[in-house]
Amino acid sequence: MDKEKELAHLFERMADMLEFLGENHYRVRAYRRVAELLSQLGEDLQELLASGKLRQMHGIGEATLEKIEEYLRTGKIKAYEELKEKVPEELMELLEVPGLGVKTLRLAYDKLKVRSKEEFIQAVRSGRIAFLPGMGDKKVQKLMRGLELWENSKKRMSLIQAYDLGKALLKHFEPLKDLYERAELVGSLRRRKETVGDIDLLLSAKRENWERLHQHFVKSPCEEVLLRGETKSSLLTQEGRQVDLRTVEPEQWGSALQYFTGSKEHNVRLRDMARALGLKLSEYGLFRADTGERIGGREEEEVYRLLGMEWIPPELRENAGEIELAMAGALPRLVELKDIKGDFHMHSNWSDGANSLEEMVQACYQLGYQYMVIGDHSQSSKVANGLDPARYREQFRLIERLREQYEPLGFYILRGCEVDILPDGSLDLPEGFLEEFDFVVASIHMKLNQDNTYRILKAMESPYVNLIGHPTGKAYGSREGYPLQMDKVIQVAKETGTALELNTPRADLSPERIRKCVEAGVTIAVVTDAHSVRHLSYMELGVGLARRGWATPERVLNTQDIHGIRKFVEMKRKLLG
DNA sequence: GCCGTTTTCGGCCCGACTGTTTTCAGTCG
Repeated sequence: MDKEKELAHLFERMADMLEFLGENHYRVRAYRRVAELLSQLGEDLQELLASGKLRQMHGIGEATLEKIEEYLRTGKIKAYEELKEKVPEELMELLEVPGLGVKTLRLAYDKLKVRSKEEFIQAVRSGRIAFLPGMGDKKVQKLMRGLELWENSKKRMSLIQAYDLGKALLKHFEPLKDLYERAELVGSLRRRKETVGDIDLLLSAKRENWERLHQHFVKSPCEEVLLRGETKSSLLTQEGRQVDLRTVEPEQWGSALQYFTGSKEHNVRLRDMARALGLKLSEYGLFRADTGERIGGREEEEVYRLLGMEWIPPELRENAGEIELAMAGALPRLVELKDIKGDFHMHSNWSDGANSLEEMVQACYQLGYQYMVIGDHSQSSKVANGLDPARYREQFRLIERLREQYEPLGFYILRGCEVDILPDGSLDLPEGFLEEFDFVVASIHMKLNQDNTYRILKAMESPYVNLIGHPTGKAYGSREGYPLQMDKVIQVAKETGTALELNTPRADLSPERIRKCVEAGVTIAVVTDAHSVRHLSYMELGVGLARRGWATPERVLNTQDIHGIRKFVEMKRKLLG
């Protein structure tokens, strides 16, 4: 873990412990805010500190600065060490349990002398917890259930899982479309966060229809209905995922959409600003603080406008500088799905894909793309049925035939491959052969537990490698990623004219790293790494991930047309060939 | 603990739902 994330974790933990001790909750909130800021720092902490920029940040004061300096100097924070004397730290982990908060935890600590996670779990399972004041049968049941959920689903959904679940939910409401005006998946899914906790669906409808909508919702197949109210219902799917439905009046649509999209930090900041303007912002609208008069809220754009700023794309709403820019009218124009003209990384059943090359081509054409790169695995990927030069040549012949059919339609099929970067950094196919491809993706698939910077740098020195596949080795849910000196990778990518891949299913490049690439002027390619026709449609999510990294169309390779792509390839060959 | 086009002190976002509390506390987002 890098030191920024480590520190963020420490501040979060200190906030938990302070809250446990009954500290002023604004002080607690200040700590949480610092944790949030640190966790989404795009730059090196040491540099930010040295330049004085850290102190400038909204939410970083003297006391925090001292703690950060202390940590960077000594690797420890005295205040944290002292807190650990007073609070059993491991109890704080239990705050992740749904339905369990700091008050209950404190009660168990005081009255039941619970001092560890195990002891708390034991107290719940044995029923001893029921001796706490205000703890009835239902609350005990709820805690048991919460513990169970916490234990077997500590992990959040990947963005793709959330997207599929969300789409299914929207479909579930289609038969009732006369009962509501607008529907939108909100929360972190709308913000295209790499992982999603639960799915939130917002519907705007006349109040008289709410009852039927909620009824329809809680009647859908599920494990359990968690709550059922007039405006909000929640259920747990059979896979153990929480899904929420919110209904609002049509005139509240904009403010509700804004509110439920979050992030929390973005919203807190927005409400703060509203208050400074003598206004009050809630999910029900924007009001004058003094008279309570409602001045807006039907459209999301309107809410932002009345607060003195331009509309902010959901992917940017993290209170990471977007509010200041929106006030100045200086938000970047982010890449959009409609800018995307092709996909560079997909597999057919020639290697480990599920569909034939013909089917993949047909699907890409139907998506409205102008080009596609087929990128089957190379020979050393034995498990993936990788291709040797002879089979690639055979595939070339098939591509030739398909071209005759598609090129007259203005659709271009590029010969490509995903060539393995071997342990010594050399490539799995001879340079002379790589020259025959129109576009080459190079990726690491073995020796994933070491610093692989040197392999990537070496691969980029090849004049034929156009894109580094999943550069960080991270794969959501299965792999953390290998140690990598990203600054060096960015520098050499820029020097050699090599693009870096944003691999959608892996959520490989974090928003912070994308932002670094964008700022450094490195080209990003958004790819689906599709192993079937169905996966191709996840491009929308890849674009969302790119937007979270503030990617503009100029920085994204697939916004270029076929001529731009060919030029991109030629330039590198000229430069290094 | 942080912050200031009303403030260097006195504030700090807001509301729904559940459960057990007969008037509100805890949790969540």
